[in-house]
Amino acid sequence: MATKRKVSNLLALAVLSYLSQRSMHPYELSRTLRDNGDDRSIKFNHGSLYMVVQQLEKAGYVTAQETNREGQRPERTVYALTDAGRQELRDWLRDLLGEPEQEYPSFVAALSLIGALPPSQAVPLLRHRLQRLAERAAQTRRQIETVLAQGVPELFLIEEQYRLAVDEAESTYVTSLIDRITDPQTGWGPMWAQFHGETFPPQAPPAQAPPDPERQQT
Amino acid sequence: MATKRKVSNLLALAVLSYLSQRSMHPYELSRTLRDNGDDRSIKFNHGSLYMVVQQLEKAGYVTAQETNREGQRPERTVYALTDAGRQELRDWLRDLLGEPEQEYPSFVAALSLIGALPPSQAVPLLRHRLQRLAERAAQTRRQIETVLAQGVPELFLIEEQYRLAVDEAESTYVTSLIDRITDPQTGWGPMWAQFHGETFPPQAPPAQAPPDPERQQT
DNA sequence: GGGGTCATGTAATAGGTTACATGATTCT
DNA sequence: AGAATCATGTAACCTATTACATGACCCC
Repeated sequence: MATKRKVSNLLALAVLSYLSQRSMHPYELSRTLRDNGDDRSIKFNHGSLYMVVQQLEKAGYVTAQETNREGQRPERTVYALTDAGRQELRDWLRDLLGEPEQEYPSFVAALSLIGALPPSQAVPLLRHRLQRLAERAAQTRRQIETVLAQGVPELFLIEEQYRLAVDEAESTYVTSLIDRITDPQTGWGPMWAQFHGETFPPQAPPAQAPPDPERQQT
Repeated sequence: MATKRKVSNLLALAVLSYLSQRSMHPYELSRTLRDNGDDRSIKFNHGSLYMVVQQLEKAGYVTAQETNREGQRPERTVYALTDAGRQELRDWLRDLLGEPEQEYPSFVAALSLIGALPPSQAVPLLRHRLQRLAERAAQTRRQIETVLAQGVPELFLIEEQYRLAVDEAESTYVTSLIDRITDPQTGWGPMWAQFHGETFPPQAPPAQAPPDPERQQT
């Protein structure tokens, strides 16, 4: 159902949205998206943008309006939204807002396979993640502050706030997970470690620094 | 940094993980992944699996061990994990657990562009999403219960619990968002509606049923 | 014993990312 | 005036998804 759209890349949604305000040429779109920080919410890369615009044109959602050339630069084709495009924009947005999608964040995959590491490694990694999450949250908060200070209405920052909320929930969860692994009475550590031929908590404290790709298991 | 791996599809991580327990042929992998419900955590599809196995072989992480044929069925090639593969599995997992990735869920994109809809449409959609989230959560809880009842250790369900926690945070956030839009004193509704040439709350109550792709804005 | 569905894999297509190319502008 | 960076786009390459193919097994 969700893949039935003629153009599925979310970048296209942003393009439709900007074109609904005024016609632009691809480079201008590119520039505007970056300047507005949309690249924090939508995966963006230069090459894909041109592709997406082509796809939109083929699908009849946008149409080349004029090609003008300025000096000796390459021609810039200005695209305008069509009625079908306006319709698609609304319909797509409604769909995304109203219906939660099944998504596949990499942390979920990692959690589902965490058993492949011994708990002596998993726990420090989770602690490290907590730190990183905290750093990221702090940065997002500063980001929000500065943008608000520039007078942008809060309505345009809700996606950042949402991210904050989700990251916070993740932190809470990871904290509780660490507890359930390490609790001296009921923790999963020992059973889990045994499966790897280890003990938990480990006798010799394991290395603390987390991502050390070279370290070998003994 | 994150795209530096020779094989980046997360399905490959699951393959490495299963092969670390015993050698299998692709179809067996496919079957095992489905049976263990890994397809809820990792995007899975038949075709991709074969591709991923090829990629892993090319990268030297797995190696064809034997090809046996049973009756007149096509040959099945059994793959085994190599040392490099075992190393990659550990390294990759460590990375995923320890470092939060920047990801792009579609709801974030939708939130960032929500202004393109008038609040009279956005609010019912958000309410509808809340319902769906609740349904999904209920189903996940049942799922967890039945699997636990089959004696599977809780450790193998943490990714479901994580999903629950995140969904719950999303629900909370969406609820608060609705409030901030509709609050009679300080809500963003009126300002936002005005931008669309409407009023908020709307005079004639807008249709309630959310995803109705055919309805036109008046 | 013929019609579905399972088992197993390959090939064609579409989608997305990276790399490349080239004139213009700006800086020193 | 040469170096660096911006502006703008195309092409080549990977990855992923869909569609196709075919023998085996199971049902009535």
